[in-house]
Amino acid sequence: MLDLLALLGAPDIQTESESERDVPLRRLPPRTALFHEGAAADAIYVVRAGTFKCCRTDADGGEQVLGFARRGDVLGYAAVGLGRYTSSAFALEAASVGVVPLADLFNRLRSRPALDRALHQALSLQQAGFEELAGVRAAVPAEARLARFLLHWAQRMAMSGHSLRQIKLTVNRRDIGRLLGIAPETVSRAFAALSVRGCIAVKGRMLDMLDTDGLHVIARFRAGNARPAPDRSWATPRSFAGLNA
Amino acid sequence: MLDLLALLGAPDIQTESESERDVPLRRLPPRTALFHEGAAADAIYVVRAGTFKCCRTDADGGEQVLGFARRGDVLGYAAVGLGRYTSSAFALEAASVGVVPLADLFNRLRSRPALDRALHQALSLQQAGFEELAGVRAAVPAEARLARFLLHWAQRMAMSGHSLRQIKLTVNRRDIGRLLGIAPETVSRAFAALSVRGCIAVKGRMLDMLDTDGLHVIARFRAGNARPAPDRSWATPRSFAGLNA
DNA sequence: CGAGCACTTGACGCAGGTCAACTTTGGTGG
DNA sequence: CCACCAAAGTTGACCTGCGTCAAGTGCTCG
Repeated sequence: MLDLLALLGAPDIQTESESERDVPLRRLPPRTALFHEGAAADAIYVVRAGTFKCCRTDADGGEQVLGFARRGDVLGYAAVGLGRYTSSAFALEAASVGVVPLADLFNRLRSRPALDRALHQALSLQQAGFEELAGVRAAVPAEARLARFLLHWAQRMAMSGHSLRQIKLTVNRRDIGRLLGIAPETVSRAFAALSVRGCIAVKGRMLDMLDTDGLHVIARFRAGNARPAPDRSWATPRSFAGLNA
Repeated sequence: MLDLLALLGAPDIQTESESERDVPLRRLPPRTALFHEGAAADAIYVVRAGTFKCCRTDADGGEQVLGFARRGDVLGYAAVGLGRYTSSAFALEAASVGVVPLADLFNRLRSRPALDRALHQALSLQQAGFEELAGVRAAVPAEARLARFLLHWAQRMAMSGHSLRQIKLTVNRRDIGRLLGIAPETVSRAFAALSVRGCIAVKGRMLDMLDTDGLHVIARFRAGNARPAPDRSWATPRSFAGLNA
C-alpha cells in the first residue's frame, strides 16, 4: 500500500487517516507493459519508482513516443473520459505504481477533497511539462533538439533528488529519436557533436553534463544555419495587438 | 452568464440549481490575447465560441504553436499548479469564454461534484487530443503531416455540428506550419500537392474535403520515399495519377 | 562465453528550409 | 465604390541537414 497524497506531491497535510490515503501497489519487471493502447481501462496509475515510456502507434504503423514518466506522474488519465487507454506505457526498468481503479475514482475524489486537489495539481504540472516537451519537437536542428531534451531530462532527474552531473539514461537511442522526431543515427551524431563541443561526455547510457550553459546556447540554434538565435525578448511584430507587458 | 456543465459536455443532469451552474462570460475581439505566457494566473477558461491559438515562446525566441482550442476546451489549466500561465492563448476570431477564478476553484469543485466530474472528463479528453496531435509532428513527410492535421481538424469541426465537407480554416499558413513543425512555404506546397491528388480543394482558407479515404492513405506516408507504409497491396512508388483526378 | 541487439561511423541522395519575386486577399480611407 | 496598401499566400531556384543504407564495434544478457 502506498500514500497517494505524498506521491502526488501534496503538502503534508493530515486531514485524513492513514488508511484513507493508501492505495494498492503494483510492481512491474523491466520491459513490461503497464497497459496497452486501445485496451479497456480499469484504472489510472501514479508512478512510485522507475521510468516509463509512453507511446502510441502512429498512423503509419510506427511507434510514436509521447514522453517519459517518472515518480509522481499520472499514467492513463486519458482513459477517464474514454474508458480505453489511448497510449501504451512500458516500464523501462523495474518499477512500481499506485493503482486507482476507475470504478470508484469519482466517489473517492468526492469523499476526499485533498486527493482531488492533489490530483488536479499533479495533472496541471504534467500538462505544463507536456507543453514544454513540444519544444523539443520544434523545427530546429537535431543538435538543438537533443540539447533541449537533455536539459529537460536533467531537470526532472534533479527534482527526484538525483545528481545534476552524472545521469544514467534509462532510454535507448531509438526511443529518444522517436520522441525528438529524428532517426536514431542522427541521435548518435548529435551526441557526438555535443561531446566534441565539450558540453557533455557520453559513454553508452552514462551521461555527464559538463556545460549546462553551453547546452542552453545550442538549444537556441535555429533551423538552417547553425547560429545562436538573436535575443529578441523585446520584439513581437505587432500582430495580436494585445497589451504585451 | 454561462452554463459550465453543458459547455464541458456533461450529460444533462439536474442536480444543481440554474444559478449554481453559471459562470461569468468574457468576450474577446479577433486577434486579442485571453492570457499571456508567464503572466500571473487568476482564472482558467472554458471556450464557448470561437477558435483559440495556444502557443509559447520557444527557446530560440520563435513562436511554438501547441494547438487550437474550440468549444468545450479548457484553457490555462497548467496555471492551476504553478499560478502562472505557461502558454499564451489568442482568439483567432470573435470569441467568448466562461471564466472560472482560480481563487475559489477548489471550493467550487468540492461543493459541486458534478462540476468536478465534468472537468475531469473534459481534461481527460483534451489530453487524448493532445496525444493525437503529437502524431502530426512525427517524423513523416510534410504532406502526411498536413493530411493528418486536416483530418484531425475536420473531425473536431464535425463534433461541433459543422459540415464535414466545407470547412473554413480560421488559421493562417504560418501558424499551421508552426504547429506541424514545417515552413509556411512547405505548407503551401503540401496544400497544392493534396489538391493535385484530388483529395481536397483549397481556395484561401476555404477547404473542401473531397476524398477522406485518400487523405488517410497519404497520412500513412513514411519519411524518405513517398510510399504508403505497411499495407502494400497496391504499391505504386511514384506517380499514381490520383484516385480521384 | 557466445549471440543478438544497441550503438557508432561513413557515404550518398533527396525532402524541405531559405531566399526571392510575384499574385491575391482583405481592410481602410478618399 | 474604387484606389490603395500591407499582409497572406503562392511559386520557383538553390543548397544543406538529415534520412536511408551499409558496415563495423561494443554491450548485455542468457
